[in-house]
Amino acid sequence: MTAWGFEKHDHTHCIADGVEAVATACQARGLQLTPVRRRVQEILLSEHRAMGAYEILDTLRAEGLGSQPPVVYRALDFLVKHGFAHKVERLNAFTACNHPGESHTPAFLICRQCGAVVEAAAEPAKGALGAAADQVGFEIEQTVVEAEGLCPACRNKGPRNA
Amino acid sequence: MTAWGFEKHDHTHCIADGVEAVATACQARGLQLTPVRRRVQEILLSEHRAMGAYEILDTLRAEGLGSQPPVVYRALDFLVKHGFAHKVERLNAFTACNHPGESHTPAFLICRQCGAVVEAAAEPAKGALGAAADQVGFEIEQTVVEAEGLCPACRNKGPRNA
DNA sequence: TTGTAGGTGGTATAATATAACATTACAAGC
DNA sequence: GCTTGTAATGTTATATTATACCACCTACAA
Repeated sequence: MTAWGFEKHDHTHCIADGVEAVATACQARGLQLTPVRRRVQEILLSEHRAMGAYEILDTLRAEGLGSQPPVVYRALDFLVKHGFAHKVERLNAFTACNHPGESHTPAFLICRQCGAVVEAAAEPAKGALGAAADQVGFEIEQTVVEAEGLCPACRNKGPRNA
Repeated sequence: MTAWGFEKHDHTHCIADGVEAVATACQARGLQLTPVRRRVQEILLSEHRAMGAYEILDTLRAEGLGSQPPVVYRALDFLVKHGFAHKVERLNAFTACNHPGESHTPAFLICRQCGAVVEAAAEPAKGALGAAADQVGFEIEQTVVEAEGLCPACRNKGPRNA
């Protein structure tokens, strides 16, 4: 797959198309895309980076959609559970999924300079990790694959603290 | 590499040899293995699972080695920075390194049932993830690779909530 | 002897996350 | 219509993880 996200693109589509895709998937699967859930997904889609739960909560609060932590955590749980968003463990933060609905094993490229997060694909269970797991009889159910480094733009700006 | 850790083994060696290896590496590199640092490493080595910082702190506290969070976080920072321990992002917890001192990219197999954590090796930067990164010009500096699932023992006990 | 660097010990607080319980909305079945 | 079950919401309180910051101490070199 291509991790296209570092390039410039018409970002207005990202939000609209993203929410649209989630709405469609919800309808198909009989899931309720409630106002809070929809808004959280929009917020996540609005930037190609990972956002903390409390950062999202601030926005919801400003809009009167809920003011307490459980509100945002519940919405995030829903989105993550159904594959519409992912948690970036390294950052304890969340990001919208690139191809919502499709089952996949996400992997992330995280720029430590600008904070951009791009979803790539990796099938670690099929690579060296899967081999090691097989060898000892470990059954992999979920994987976390995250790479931290410098995105193309930040590399070009010169190594500030590389 | 072999992820041998799920099997039974003579565990007394794990602690002694582990601390020994760290002490040697510190001497070779001119690092100070102070009492707190040594004790934290021992505590991590004492179990093949990941331990939370506050869990470690409880032990230190009981032994009069320090009672405040910064004490344990400083020791963990030191150990992680120099490759003697790793942070398991998925669990926000820490575990001793299998081959301290050697530079390597750790990967973990985490049993969701019994909490066992075993370090394996993976070179994700060389696999699909590395390819995706190259493609977009992303420079990988560090990776997090963690798999969650069931260890052999827990698989045999029957799928309690699989 | 005076910096300076690294270590320690501590307070306070920030940031992330969940437990627990009351309330509301709505559809299914009587 | 009424009741019942389920899912979502609202809210309080608290748990868990992590860091900022300041004071002090020791070794060691300028």
